[in-house]
Amino acid sequence: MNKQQLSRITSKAKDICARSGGRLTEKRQRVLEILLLSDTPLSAYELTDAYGRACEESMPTMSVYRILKFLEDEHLVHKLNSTNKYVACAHIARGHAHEIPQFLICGRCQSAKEIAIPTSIVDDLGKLVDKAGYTLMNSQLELQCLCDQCSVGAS
Amino acid sequence: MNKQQLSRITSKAKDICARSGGRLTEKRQRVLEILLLSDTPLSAYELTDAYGRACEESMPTMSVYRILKFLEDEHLVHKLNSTNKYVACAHIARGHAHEIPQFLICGRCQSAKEIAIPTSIVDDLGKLVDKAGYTLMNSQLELQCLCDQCSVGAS
DNA sequence: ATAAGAATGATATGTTGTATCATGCGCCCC
DNA sequence: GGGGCGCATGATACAACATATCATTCTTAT
Repeated sequence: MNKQQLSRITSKAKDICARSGGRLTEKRQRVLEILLLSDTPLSAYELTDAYGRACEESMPTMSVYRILKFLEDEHLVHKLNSTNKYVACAHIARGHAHEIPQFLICGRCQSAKEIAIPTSIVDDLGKLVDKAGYTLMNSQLELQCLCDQCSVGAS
Repeated sequence: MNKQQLSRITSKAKDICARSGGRLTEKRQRVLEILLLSDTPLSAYELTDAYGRACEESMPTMSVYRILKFLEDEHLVHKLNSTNKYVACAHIARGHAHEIPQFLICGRCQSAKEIAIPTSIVDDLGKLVDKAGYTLMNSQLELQCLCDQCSVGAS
């Protein structure tokens, strides 16, 4: 991601926050940028370290958690429950549809890709869930995968 | 679950362990029984407490984790990543097919139901994942739901 | 300017999980 | 049946993830 793309996204993120009455402060923006630039999801503590390295000043972990919560509430960041790590939303720049996020997580290089699941599959799942006597709520899927690069490398 | 059902399951579980060279010791069996009898998934620490109450003797949490690991390796217990809790496998008694477990988790009463996902849906997901440049590995789905009882009660 | 409210800092503590070394216990072989 | 091997468990320490709470600083509206 180049600088222009980054600033386009953060600008859009500012809009999103403003619309909901929040503010994308400098610290919040920096945390978001670190996640945007990271190849892999980061834990709150890894983010704390990364912030310290990137910004020449440290941030208490407590603040990182608070900022992550804010960013999650704004749908700018998602938490991966299967790994306790955080990723920037892949859809901030374009539309940012607030769909339920779905992730492919490479079990080898830890990269995570946010994808869209077709309505048809979600519907099928919903029907299945109904039959079992449950009602499907918003469900974030985290699918354990291998990315193509790791598939090749693992030969 | 009545006593007969329970003993049928634990007997089957003993077989499963024996076949893989493991042993379902008394403590392991008791942990499994607590999970089998629990209405909801339990954390390792809740399990420690439950063990203390049920057995008039305490078990170090470390042992609970070790026992859970053993039971997971034998596919007698599953871990829910979205809640960090553990459930007994629903398929011990019958066949115990080692399918990838899939769960419906009620966001209100925390009950969890283990279900089978039709091959067709899994295949559809697999194709989708392929298109995204990943290869689907064994993936345990944990779908956030409301159970029928809670749907009614929540009116 | 100042008061109100939002954001951040500092500190403590709770929850989940792993590492490691010591002890106990069953089982096999003789 | 004793001796020793290996698996199971206990005890202790600590690492990683997360929240609670009160204090301080910054923004913003009047």
